[in-house]
Amino acid sequence: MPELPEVETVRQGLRALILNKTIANIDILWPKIIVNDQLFFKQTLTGQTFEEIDRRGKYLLFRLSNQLTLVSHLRMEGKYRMVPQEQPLTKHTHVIFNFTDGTALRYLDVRKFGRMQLIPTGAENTVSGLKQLGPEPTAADFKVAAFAAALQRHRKAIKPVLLEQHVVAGLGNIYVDEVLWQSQIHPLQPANQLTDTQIKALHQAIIAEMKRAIAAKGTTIRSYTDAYGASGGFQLALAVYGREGEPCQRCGTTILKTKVGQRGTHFCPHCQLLTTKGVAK
DNA sequence: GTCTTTACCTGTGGGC
DNA sequence: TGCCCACAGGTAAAGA
Repeated sequence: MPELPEVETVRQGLRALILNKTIANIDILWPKIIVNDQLFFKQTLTGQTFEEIDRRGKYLLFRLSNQLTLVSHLRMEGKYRMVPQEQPLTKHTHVIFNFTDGTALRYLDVRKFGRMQLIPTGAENTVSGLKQLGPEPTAADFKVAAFAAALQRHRKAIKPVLLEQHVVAGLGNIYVDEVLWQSQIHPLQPANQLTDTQIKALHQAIIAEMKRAIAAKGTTIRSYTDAYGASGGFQLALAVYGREGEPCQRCGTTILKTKVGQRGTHFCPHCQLLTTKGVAK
């Protein structure tokens, strides 16, 4: 399940593999992956060269010659694999970029949730999802005052607010559980009822956690691997995700698993209390 | 406008 | 062994 650190790891791996390669032709085996008209997608990309790969939140932005950008979202289980063109196709291969040098970039996705869309470079704001994306979760882009103001606009629980990507980009289910545990905030705490102290702690935790996870090359829970097929190393650093029934590392209380907004949610019922402006209920 | 629910998909694993 | 079903979760779209 790629979240921002996993997507960043994929970006770095792919940069080393496909920059300056030119597309000879494209095979589309599952058309729904492609948002554009299939024929347009193939014809427009043929002959183009990958010049750079950027990332915004969990979106990969492949910059091509001719002022084109291929926006790719891996959603749940999307992966890219670099292979020789003659290598037999494996199951779940949906899009193939064949290069002029005999290699190929293949997009694999067991659940077919991933999407690709070709746009003119600079028109990123025409992609729904990209245009509403909050700041990157870095000290440079993500400011505590703006964060506090954004939280004030939501009455619903903090967890789904963080998952929406509008307040801050890049967090998924795993890291939201982690940063809420770190900042000792209950996942059901209404976003507009966090204290200044809680907001500051959460803000710090988000920036620090994303930095640590990127340094560890992401988390491998079920199926995530980078462009070389390697696993990330961060799963060992998770304090609550997937640890229901185990003692909390801070207080020893048994970690619980519940559902919040249809999502599996892990938290410590002792450290993370529902509060009214900081006062435990 | 906000918030909730459902659809998209398939593999895995638990229960019987 | 085999069948059924809940579950995994990012995002868009539909519904309340």
